Amino acid sequence: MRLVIARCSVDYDGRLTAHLPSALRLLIVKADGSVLVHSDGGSYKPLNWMSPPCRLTEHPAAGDEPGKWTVTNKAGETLTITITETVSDTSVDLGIDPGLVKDGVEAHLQELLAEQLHLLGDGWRLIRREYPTPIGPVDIMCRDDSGAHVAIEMKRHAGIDAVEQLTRYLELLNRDPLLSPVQGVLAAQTIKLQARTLAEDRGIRCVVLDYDAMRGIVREGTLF
Amino acid sequence: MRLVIARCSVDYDGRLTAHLPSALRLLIVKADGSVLVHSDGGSYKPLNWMSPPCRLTEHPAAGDEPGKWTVTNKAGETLTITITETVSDTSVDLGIDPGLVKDGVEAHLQELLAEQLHLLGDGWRLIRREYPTPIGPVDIMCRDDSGAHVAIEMKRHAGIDAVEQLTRYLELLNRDPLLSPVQGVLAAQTIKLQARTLAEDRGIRCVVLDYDAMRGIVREGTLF
DNA sequence: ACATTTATCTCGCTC
DNA sequence: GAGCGAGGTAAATGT
Repeated sequence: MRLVIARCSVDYDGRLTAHLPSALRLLIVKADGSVLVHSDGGSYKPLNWMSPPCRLTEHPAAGDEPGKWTVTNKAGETLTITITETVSDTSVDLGIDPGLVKDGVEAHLQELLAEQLHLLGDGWRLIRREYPTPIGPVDIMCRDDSGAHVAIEMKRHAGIDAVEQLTRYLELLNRDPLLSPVQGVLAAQTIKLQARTLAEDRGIRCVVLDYDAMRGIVREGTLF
Repeated sequence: MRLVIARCSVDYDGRLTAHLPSALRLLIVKADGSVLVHSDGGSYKPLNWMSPPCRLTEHPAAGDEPGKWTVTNKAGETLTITITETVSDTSVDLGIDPGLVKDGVEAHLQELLAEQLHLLGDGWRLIRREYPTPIGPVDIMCRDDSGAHVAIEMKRHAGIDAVEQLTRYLELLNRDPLLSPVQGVLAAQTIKLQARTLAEDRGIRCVVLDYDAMRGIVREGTLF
């Protein structure tokens, strides 16, 4: 890894064109050739960058000409860094990183709701999770207290797409005289207002789920 | 900005929990207090990080105890960095960055088309950009030469979902007797064949935009 | 290999 | 501040 503190301007020309006026910045060149241009703020995202695989060509300063780096990738995108002043330029070998270990993934939510259908109504019974249809599985298929079928679409964050998806399932399921009528429920931790509006316009019930509470109920249930 | 090369392990506890085994890494502390942990590969995304606003507390090594950084934000998320060996530790003042200038994104395209509605037809008049509806804003709402309403959906690259999106708007807008009839126009730099087919099947006009030409016209307009 | 879904998304904008 | 859409989305997962 090479770290350069330099006054530079940056131009990217690829999927869009972007320009950075001259300023003091941190340039990171990683072992795979990728280049990151960071300022002293913002967030983890660089001001500009080139992802690997790519190639860095360095044109040293010569006379009045400032130094220039050009980074290109296979798609022909280019990042051009014009360096007018170099404050520092150091390299270090970090070796290969063992990598990140993540915990706490959430396909879990569906499992929890299947166990806690009473959150939707007393007397609701599970038919099955991942109920198969020709256009894909319905997340949860169940019956309400009157025995009528209900298809549940689950999302962590429900947008318009979730409503469209559930609508397609309902349209198909309701063609089957053995199932019809099938009601729809959209269940998610958050539901965008537009999605809610569209869903309710189509007679689909919206339910906001409290993941922590649902997890808590399970904890108590398994503890005693 | 502070740059530290150190052997460290990292633990994040917040929206998820994650752990990084000990290895040599680059730690970046930005002026706003945010912290980035980078390895010598991967991509522009750090292995782990804490976004601003947040607070870094440093606990120096003492005896057998390794050094430890704890970074916390308002939401109670914590990033803990345990440092067993520091290779280098330097600081530099970069000043405030002038920021990125982007070109060629949808917003720019929308702006250009709003100024050049004549590209769609003589006598067309703008009502407003980002015309609000309960299910989201219509990119451009205007009237054609006969005074009839036209809703324009803009994309850089239009696919099926752009057609679906516009269809939803049109369905809703045409319920309003003050607006109806509302025609639809899908305008994009490129339109996928399936999108074009679906759009035309639904009576939606497709228009391919020449970004460079539109930009050029504006340049000429402002030059003379 | 490609398509789909997720993200500690980030970023910018509007209300 | 909340909400929403776009992104050079990037990254992970399923097919």
